[in-house]
Amino acid sequence: MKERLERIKEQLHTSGYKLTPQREATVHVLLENEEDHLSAEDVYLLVKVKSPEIGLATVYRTLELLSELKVIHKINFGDGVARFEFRAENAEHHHHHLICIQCGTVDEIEEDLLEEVEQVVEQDFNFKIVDHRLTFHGTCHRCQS
Amino acid sequence: MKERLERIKEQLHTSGYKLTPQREATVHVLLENEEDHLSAEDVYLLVKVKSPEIGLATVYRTLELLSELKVIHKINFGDGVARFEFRAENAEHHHHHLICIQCGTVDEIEEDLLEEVEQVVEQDFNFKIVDHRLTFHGTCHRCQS
DNA sequence: CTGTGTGCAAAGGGTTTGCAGGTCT
DNA sequence: AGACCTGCAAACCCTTTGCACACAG
Repeated sequence: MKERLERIKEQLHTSGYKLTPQREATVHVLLENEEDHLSAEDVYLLVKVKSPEIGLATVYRTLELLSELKVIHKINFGDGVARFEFRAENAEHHHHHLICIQCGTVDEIEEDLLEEVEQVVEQDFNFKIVDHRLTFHGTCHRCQS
Repeated sequence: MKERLERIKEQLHTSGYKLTPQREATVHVLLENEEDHLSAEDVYLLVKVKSPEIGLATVYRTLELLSELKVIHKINFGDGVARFEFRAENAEHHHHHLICIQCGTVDEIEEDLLEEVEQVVEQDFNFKIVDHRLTFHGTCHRCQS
């Protein structure tokens, strides 16, 4: 946890930005809720608990900044709000999501699973793949009863 | 083309709706630009060419209606606007998209490609899949030079 | 006459931006 | 002083909604 914060601080400094108290509080919330796919508003409300003076705009600006630095990833599940998650440090692509249509929970699949499919696409369509998004919609193991 | 319009007219009637001139004009535009993934605004502007009196709200309402009837599919590529495409008549899932990061063109892949992957997910995660979304981001064959 | 459908304008929700301070060097 | 950063409010964009009117059954 601490090391990751330090790492992010360095990334900011390298690009000429500071780790202000507001930014630190925002990163802290993201780290504490890493598996939750928070929206900007979610992050804002959570940051406010410990830093009530923070403004929504600052949270948006911080999230945008972290996205630019590729620290986090902005994802969109089609419900009208952007959500954010940490980027895997080394992963070429990010992981996949399982969205439960009953309870709304978003689980993750770490495996890639798509290597064969990507080969087919690159060959058959002459399309140079940079990234992919794969989402499954269905019923999660918790809601099957 | 004509038959498809008739078909849609019947689907509307079955559900208690009428094929008004505005709805017909909207469907017409969708049919004429089937491979273009139009946004609501795009549809509106195109409909306006032949039916200048139409209102944007009507287009939105028509698109929502057609989505409910499962005639079209609302898709979201993460750029902040909803886009629409016809549903494959028999396909269990819809197809996949190749989005070019240079020219922005969206091509389609008709094949499923994911049957094996789905089996893995259903078994390993005990997740009952209803639908999936797969998008590749990269460089299309036209932009590779 | 009742219900559905329409156009317009207003409201709505999420996100971005302009601006006047504020902070750190 | 200068550059960066912040909070607030206003602006923005896409989409939805309220309302009065139009039209068909």
